[in-house]
Amino acid sequence: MFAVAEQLFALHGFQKVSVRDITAAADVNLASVNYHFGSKDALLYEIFRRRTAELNRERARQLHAANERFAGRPPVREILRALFAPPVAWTAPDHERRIAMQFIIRARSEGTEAMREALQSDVSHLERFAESLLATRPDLAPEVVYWRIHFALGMLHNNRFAEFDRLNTLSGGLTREDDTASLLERMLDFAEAGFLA
Amino acid sequence: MFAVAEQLFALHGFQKVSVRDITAAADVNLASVNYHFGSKDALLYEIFRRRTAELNRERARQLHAANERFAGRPPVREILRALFAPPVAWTAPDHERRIAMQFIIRARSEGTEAMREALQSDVSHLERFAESLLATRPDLAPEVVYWRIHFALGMLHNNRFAEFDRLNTLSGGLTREDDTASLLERMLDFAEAGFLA
DNA sequence: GTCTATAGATGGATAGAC
DNA sequence: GTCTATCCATCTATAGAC
Repeated sequence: MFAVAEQLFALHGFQKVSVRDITAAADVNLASVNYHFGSKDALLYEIFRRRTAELNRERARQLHAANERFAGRPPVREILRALFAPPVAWTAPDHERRIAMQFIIRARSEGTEAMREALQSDVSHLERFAESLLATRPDLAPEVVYWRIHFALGMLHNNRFAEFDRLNTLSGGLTREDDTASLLERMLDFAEAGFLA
Repeated sequence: MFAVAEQLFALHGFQKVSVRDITAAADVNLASVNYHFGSKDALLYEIFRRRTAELNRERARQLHAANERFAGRPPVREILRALFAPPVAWTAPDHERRIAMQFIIRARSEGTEAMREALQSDVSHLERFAESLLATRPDLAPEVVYWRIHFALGMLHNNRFAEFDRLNTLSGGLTREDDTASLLERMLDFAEAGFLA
């Protein structure tokens, strides 16, 4: 049921999907959401919590690895790679977490009150990235670096199905988001240059 | 009522605001939304249509002016300025269109079916920008330029109240989004470098 | 633990008086 | 054109049988 709910929410939005939709699709009885999770919102929050934890664990792991490889002073591109690579990899058509990624992106704008609070107050996973990026540019005012983190995250959050489709319309079908390895490098080219400006 | 509905939708989301909320806040009777606009969705679409038209008209005007100033070949930064400046100006605390801007950003992820169709199919206002940007980089494969447009738009769409707050939490209060003139230049620094990479 | 039945609240839309 | 009263669909959540 967890997976069914995740998919429906990711594809159609949180408000549009009812407990009835979920239980019908999962072929279980209507009461089971409340029995196992307490409420619809609690189910939503549980999916959100589990997926973001998994994503940020992987990001932290890659940042740690970059630190090891570069004696604690990784270059901008490698820091950004640790930030971007997990969510971009998850958007691949055959990736197990493809749907989860769309769920997470959606949570950012349509999330429940609990999700919004968590997003607002818990920025601990970003702090390590901010530290590392600040260290690469001691010549800049810190606020400039923080703004650039905001811009880089914006690039990431825009990777929704609908936005890919829109870009495809604009480009006349030139842009193929299926090739996530290329997408990652394109994003890094753009964001790295932005940080080095 | 138009303005009241716009504000409620912008602040609380499209699904969470009911026709009852709107008519109560506007101090009119419950039936008036349906009488004047036909339905809740039609009201939403009318707000969306009017505001996006106004925004894109201003963008087109600024792009046209840049073309005049630079003999039809404006540099990257001036093209991006025409794209960014209107929406960024609208986010200023004292700007008349501050709420409208949040409405538009929200429409992108929470929009009704009609809005999604319009966003998907009508990219005509972006075509001029794409043409101009392609002309500045004939050395690049067109798809690379299109992807960079996608990234630049992502930077823009991330300028939601909640994201500003989150950035402020991360930066310990260093980032002041009220200064939209500075914000615009920061965005242009980042995006221009991304396009020149 | 599972399921049905239903409570209880809220939503968009409309009929019809004025 | 305005407003009240109301219809009817749909939702979350839960009581209670099994």
